[in-house]
Amino acid sequence: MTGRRSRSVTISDVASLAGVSIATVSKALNGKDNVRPDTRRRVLEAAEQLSFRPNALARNLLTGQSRTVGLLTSDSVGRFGIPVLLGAEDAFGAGEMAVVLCDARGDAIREQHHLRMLLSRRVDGLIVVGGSTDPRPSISRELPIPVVYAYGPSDDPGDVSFTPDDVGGAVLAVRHLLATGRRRIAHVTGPTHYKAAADRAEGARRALEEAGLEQAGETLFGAWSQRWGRQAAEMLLLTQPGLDAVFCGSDQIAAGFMEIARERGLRLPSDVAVIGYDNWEVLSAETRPLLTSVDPNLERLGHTAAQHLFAAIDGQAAPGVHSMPCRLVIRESTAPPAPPAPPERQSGTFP
Amino acid sequence: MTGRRSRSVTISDVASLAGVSIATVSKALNGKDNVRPDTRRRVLEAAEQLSFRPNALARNLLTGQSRTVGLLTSDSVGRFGIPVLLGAEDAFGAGEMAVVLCDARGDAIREQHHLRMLLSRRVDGLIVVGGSTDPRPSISRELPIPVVYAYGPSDDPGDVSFTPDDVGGAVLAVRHLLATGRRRIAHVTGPTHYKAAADRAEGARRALEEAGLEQAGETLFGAWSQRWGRQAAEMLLLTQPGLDAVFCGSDQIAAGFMEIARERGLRLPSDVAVIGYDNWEVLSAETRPLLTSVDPNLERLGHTAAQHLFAAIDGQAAPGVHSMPCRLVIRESTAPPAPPAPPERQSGTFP
DNA sequence: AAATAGAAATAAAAGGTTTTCGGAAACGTA
DNA sequence: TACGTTTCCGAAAACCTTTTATTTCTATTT
Repeated sequence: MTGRRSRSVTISDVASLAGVSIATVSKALNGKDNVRPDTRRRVLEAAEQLSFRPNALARNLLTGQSRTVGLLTSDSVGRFGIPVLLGAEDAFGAGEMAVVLCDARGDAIREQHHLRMLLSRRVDGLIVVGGSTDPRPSISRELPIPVVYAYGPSDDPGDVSFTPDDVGGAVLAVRHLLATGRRRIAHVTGPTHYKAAADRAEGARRALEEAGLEQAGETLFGAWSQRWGRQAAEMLLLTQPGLDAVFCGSDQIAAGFMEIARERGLRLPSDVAVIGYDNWEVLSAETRPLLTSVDPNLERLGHTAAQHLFAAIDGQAAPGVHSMPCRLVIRESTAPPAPPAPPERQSGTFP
Repeated sequence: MTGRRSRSVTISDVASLAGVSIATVSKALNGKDNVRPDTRRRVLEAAEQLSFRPNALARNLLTGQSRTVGLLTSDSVGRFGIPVLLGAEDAFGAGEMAVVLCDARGDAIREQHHLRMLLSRRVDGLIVVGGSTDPRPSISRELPIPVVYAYGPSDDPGDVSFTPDDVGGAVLAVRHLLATGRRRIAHVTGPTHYKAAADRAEGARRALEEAGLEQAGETLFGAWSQRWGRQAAEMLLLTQPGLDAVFCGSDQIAAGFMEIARERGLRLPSDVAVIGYDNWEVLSAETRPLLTSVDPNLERLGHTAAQHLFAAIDGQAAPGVHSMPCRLVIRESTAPPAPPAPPERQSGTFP
């Protein structure tokens, strides 16, 4: 037996209890038109007493708007998807919008499936969250609703995309290193084929160029992992004797680098300054010393993406790829190399 | 101007194109009743040609089911919320269910607000995801729809809750340490007031008791952080000379412990074995040595919670708090202390 | 007192689908 | 032919709300 729900209370129940017509109830509840104050009070009391909730399905059917947006994450909702999602949810939260979440697990078929479902539910708009900053195929063609892309932009410049300005973020990082007196700066980052890796390397190059300096060694492309950070550290310490700073393409790489640097007896940040990327608190707030990192402001990105989706739903589109600025969060790992460096820890107190 | 959408194609458009009534179209499309094969073909062709998608709003209004479940996370969707969410989304994904996500940010007012919204949308059920394993106030009272609680159980035993069996997980961990020959085992974990911390400590106690052993020192309660792991390590190495294993209440604590242990020159796992908790891959797969850890199977937990919600929607409730078993993921950090321990790394190759 | 303007309340339509029930056609049997 | 059976299709109701057009009521003015 399919659990037959007890018919829920409708607007006509309220109407008959209050002794008025359903039209009057509707107007009284929605604060519309002209309805006498005491009538309104009577209606409100009746609605309260029956704990009446207007059936959103009926309203939506009538108005054609579902007051719902779909959030489509192509790659599994990960480190980057979450903050964007939170920002979007936050932007909508105040109103009456609902967010339905669909995770395609990187499967194009499943994405298509979810898309049909969302369309059939007549969602008012769509946010597509990429798993990386690499451009992804557009799905906006032939779609009757507005779409904004967050984190990973669409490959169609006619779409609306919001993506972090990784070049700018890297420039911020390297300029900061230069400002604190570092001169021999290396760069370790993720796999070559990631746009994020290429962009950050490009930003580092620009900042060094504008200071008239050479990068310490070629950019080391590898993985986003701590393990690669450790490997890269061993290579750098061997091949770059005068090294005084490293800009890492992720916090994980930075954490790995610092681990090895400490083991080798280098003092951080006196001997070598380190900057990470992503400002992933679980890492940047746990390393020794605490890690200076570029924060891509993902939550804000999600927030503005959602706001623009709102605007687009009302017909105000702003096509193009919008680069959102990053900010630098300065912690201990890039303090200037004070000449009389105090001992970093009292080593030797334990046997 | 409020972007007036071009009226979308309805079932009657299909009907007139196929030259039949709308009832026939409905039946043909839903594979219902008896409709002649070639009529069905004609209808399908017409629907395809117009790329007709049935308006779910209308269907839902009629059937009273919205084919939607709400996912209410009290505390911000965090480390633990995500896998549960993925599991749930996965369980529904195959069908036509949609998941609307609501994050109350730990604010009871906002939770109430979201709840009204979900009720007004006539969701078929609700999954409440807690931010910790501590019981939370029930919201099922007076609710016309089924609710299941995931991760953090409800404080009402009449509700349906799924929560990881932390006592059992801790037993697994300590038994494994005992099986690999460890005898002096310490336990470091999170804040006292967390049920998770208390449960894991209790599990450790039981496993030691059944082996007739004493725990090495009192359980050290602190924080879930890496930093606390480091502090605890310094204390333990000072006060527990014969220590040969540590069971940590989180992977972060374990990572911190291992960091200090390495610095002090201890060989891992030969001298001291380490076990973490949560099996958080970002950590457990990056430590040196790789970290053995208790995996609370959160994705599976979310999956079964969703399945049970399905069952509850169909009237098959299974009230009570269901403890879901954890599993132990064995990696390098608990290898038995082989008597002729090979040197762990070639130290000294670098200047 | 009658006329009228304005306010307040109601009746009815609309929105798109599913489902029930009745009708029609086709076919076989007496 | 008359009748029963099967097969297929269509008319119409139902779901619940908002909105438009219309009616009823109240108060003001002539």
